Amino acid sequence: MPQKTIICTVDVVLLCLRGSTLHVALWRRDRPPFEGSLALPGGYIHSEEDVDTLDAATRMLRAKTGLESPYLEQLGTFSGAGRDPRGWSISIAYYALVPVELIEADQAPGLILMPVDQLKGLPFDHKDIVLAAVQRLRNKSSYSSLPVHLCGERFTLPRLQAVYEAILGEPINKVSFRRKMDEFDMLEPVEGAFETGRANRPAQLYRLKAAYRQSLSVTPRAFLAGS
Amino acid sequence: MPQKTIICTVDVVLLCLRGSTLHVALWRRDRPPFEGSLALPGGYIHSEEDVDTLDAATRMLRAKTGLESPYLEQLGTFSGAGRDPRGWSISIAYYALVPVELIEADQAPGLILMPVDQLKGLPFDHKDIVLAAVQRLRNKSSYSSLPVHLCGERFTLPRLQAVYEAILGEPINKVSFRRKMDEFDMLEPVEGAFETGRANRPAQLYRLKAAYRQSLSVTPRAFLAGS
DNA sequence: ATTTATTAGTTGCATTGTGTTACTAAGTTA
DNA sequence: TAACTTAGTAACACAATGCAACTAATAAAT
Repeated sequence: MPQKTIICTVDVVLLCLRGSTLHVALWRRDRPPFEGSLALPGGYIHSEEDVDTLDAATRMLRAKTGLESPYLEQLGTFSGAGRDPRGWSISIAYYALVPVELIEADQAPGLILMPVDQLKGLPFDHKDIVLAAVQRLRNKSSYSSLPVHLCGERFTLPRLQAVYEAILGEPINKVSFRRKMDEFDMLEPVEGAFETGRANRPAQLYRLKAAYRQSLSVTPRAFLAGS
Repeated sequence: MPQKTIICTVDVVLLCLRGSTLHVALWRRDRPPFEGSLALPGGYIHSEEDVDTLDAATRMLRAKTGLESPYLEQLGTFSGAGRDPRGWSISIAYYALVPVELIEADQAPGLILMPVDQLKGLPFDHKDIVLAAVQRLRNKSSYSSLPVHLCGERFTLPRLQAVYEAILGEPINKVSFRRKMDEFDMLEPVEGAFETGRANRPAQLYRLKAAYRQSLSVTPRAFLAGS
């Protein structure tokens, strides 16, 4: 006796920072259930073409946004009888980080950005999934270099600090922050490139070192441990 | 058009520390595929009785080990066409931590403990899953109180330190370790209880404070952050 | 031109946290 | 009672972090 059929989908929480507010990208569902509602982009696995669920998430992201290789990581699997009106279901959720410009540069016409603190009326348990993604982002941001994936290709250190502060919701000491970024050793200054157009000293532009361009982030050495 | 049927199971990586070696609990499969092989305990979701996959994992653990409330956490979902001879499949994996005595006290007659560094011939991608669980345990142990769940109800600080060292694979400074445990503030001495039977000064026995008896662990304050 | 305002980036110091060494404590064994 | 062993603590050196005050470089105002 094999199993009863279980509804099994992959959903993607696409996060970006507009100004200093975290947003999720939602799209309008074009089929039941909840046809017409705003929800997380997602869908069924295509077992003929998807190598695995990561591949399925990548495919959905590409289809809805045109993005080729954003930061993308499995978030977790959400399950139960209450989340889908059709019955017991599971969703394998991923979360992605992208610079907001890539979404606003209408490569992604169908997507709507919503502040993650004002979600209401999302179908399924999509609100829980978004909140789990935000929590994961906040947690990882407190000790790693993850937030760089919310910046574009070139950015200044003050901007990156502002990104951290927006995510963590509290101010960070400037000197400590710069020391930490230096210690991560993942950034390099763009020779002779500065941020222009402001009424003050121009800030140096940085970019990720080549080794970190893909879905990577840096974590400092552990707390415990020692000789 | 709904989806093709996908094989969907829940598997549990039950870890414990025997001496100073991490072990996984395996059981002999009683049905195809791989009938008779040692594999992770797992099985199909019972969508009529399982509230969600965590509930399914709890049920499987209870059925195979009698354990009621060990530390249990979702590890991740593993998927693809290559992992099951029957076709494209997914497994939602959980990992659990228990004191080794609870397994050896033959409450769990069918289980066999294998050192996690000597796994071979496991079916499906169960070796990958175990290694992912071990990696997660090592990582979390480097900054949290997670390893207490591998100790019994009462334990000494030298024993707990040995547990950390076994997991992390390197020695820890005694003074720093005790300071950190003190900072976690999750342990309390058992009044007047000491470890006996050794040819030296007896060590104070500790237990988890009530608030931490369940599946919890303590994480210190973040790296970045500060006014 | 010169001054003012504003933000970038650095330097030095105070404070805190961590690792090391050496001690005292409390038991067993010879 | 002396020797041995491990538990637990104290004192100090050193490293990491946070803070405040500085210099640097630009645009805007005077």
